Amino acid sequence: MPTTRDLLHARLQPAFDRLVAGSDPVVRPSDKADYQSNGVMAVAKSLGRPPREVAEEIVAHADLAGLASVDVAGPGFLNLTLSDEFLSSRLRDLTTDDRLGVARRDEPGVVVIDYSAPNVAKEMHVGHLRSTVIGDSLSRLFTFLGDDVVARNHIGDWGTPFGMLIEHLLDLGEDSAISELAIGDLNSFYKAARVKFDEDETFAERSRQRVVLLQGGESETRRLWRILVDQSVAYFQEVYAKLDVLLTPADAVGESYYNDMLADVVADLDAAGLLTESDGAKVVFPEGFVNREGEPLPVIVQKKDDGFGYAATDLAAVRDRVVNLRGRDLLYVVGAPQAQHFQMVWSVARMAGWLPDNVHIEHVSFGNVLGPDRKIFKTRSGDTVKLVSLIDEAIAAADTALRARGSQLAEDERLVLATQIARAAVKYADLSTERQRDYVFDLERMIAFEGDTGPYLAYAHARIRSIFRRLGNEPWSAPARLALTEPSARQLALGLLRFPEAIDEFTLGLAPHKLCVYLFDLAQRFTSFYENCPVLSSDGEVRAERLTLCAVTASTLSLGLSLLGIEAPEQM
RNA sequence: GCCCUCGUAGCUCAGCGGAUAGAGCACCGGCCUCCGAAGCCGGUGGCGCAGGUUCGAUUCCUGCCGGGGGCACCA
Repeated sequence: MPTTRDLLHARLQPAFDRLVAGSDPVVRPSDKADYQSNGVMAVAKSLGRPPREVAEEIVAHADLAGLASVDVAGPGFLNLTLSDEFLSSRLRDLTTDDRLGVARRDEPGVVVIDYSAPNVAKEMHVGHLRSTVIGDSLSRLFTFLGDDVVARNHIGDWGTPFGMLIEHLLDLGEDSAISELAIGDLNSFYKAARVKFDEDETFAERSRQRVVLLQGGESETRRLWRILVDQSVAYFQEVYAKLDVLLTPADAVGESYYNDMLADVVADLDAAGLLTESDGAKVVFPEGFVNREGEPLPVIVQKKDDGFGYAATDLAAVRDRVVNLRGRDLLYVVGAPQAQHFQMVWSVARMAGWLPDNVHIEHVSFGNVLGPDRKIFKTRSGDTVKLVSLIDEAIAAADTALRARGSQLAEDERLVLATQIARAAVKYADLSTERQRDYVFDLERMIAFEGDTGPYLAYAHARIRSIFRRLGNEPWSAPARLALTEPSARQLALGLLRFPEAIDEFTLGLAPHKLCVYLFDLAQRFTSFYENCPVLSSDGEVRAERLTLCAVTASTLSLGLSLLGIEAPEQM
């Protein structure tokens, strides 16, 4: 089903083409009318004719019958007002459409989304929050659109630190090491290994030898390494469960997965004549990148010690995702500091012919999470904030808020609700800001039940659902025709019809905040309607119409929030 | 030094080349014998600076200022 905006555009297009072929009607939502077309002035300019005269001519030739009325305003805007018939029939359609007007992909494709990416034997911290939450939301969105989503949790499960981690594991004894890791005490494990490595030369030497054994594939070493990885992945899974994120252990396809492909990456780059030796390292120089001295900047695929750089891994991953996974879209939900690295690696991939033009590859970068001091979010003591403690604090705050308003729920039920509210708060705060911007982590603000917050939206939904609880078993159905005479009801209906457009914007811009902005606006339209239009005390057609608006609003909020990874409880 | 990114109301944020730049929080003033006031209605208050492109610039381009980040073997 095309969006309202698309329909208007399509109906206006012939009248624009008639004057200037290929000109754009530029249809936008409007605060002057329902929609407006801004394309007239440009057409008039290129024809050298007065804009209002051109506007009148376009109006005369545009077939908007049954869809909208139009009038010319200002210097040549076309103000479009949707017809009552159209609003009514569209809204009726929505009552029986569980996609709420959002079209399924005509041609589904594979969307590979790289996100979260914690490190083995290291705590997940606030730095993983945005990647995890944004990636999860994109996963849900593309799945909903009908694409085949492949999540790639590119965990850090390889490299020199594993020498010391394995040696530390042996020192502790497997059993006690496993139990330490199982309780999620990853930081102290890593730090203890690090301290020994720095202070104990014998240990450091053992660690270096262990790295050699690991890279050589020695079976006992590999078994020990596997323990570290499995324990960590199990721990990550607890964090994902707490956050209600869809990632599974099967998605944890980390750096080590590409090990066997790295030699081929180097050999193939060499065969293609792209490889250069520079300072002992094997590198490729993509065009357009220079260092501080203005000299060409290389992508290092193999270091002078023969180890592979992470660029080699990323090149192998691009190849794997193009050739084996057949990805149409390759998305990397990774922090902004990696921007240049990706540009360089992809540039090399294109030079090597591994990245065809029909594959859409994009770095879905994002800004930092800041503390109250507007610096990178840290604890008072300067440590990074553990992701679990961040969520736990949010849950505690939500629980306090629930108790403060005299929640009648039993302790365990209240805790479930507090957890849902906490997730809604943290995720919405993260997703509702334009991705590239930094944002300040302010628990008090995000957990608030008033204002532009996750809890507010969840509440708006719960409040509507309560209407239907009060309705009990009383049967009702959408009227054949909705009058929408009350302005606030009409505004709400208009908002409901816009849902597919919000999804379009979300998808096109990989911009969850577009959906957030839409949902908050919708919730405000609803409360305004609810204030002006009593539902349960009305009757007949009016009551049926109002119930219809309530039902579709609740569905839209619920579906919209679900695409953000946020639950909408029936009751709060 | 070069490159990327951000700069909108006191604070937190929207604004897809178009009309008087919109919300939320805070503040001020109205609304609860009435479906959940976690709300509604109204008010105060703003595009970092300077050029340019355009019929029209918060939006695009250039320069400057300010914050953050990156710039060869840790990923």
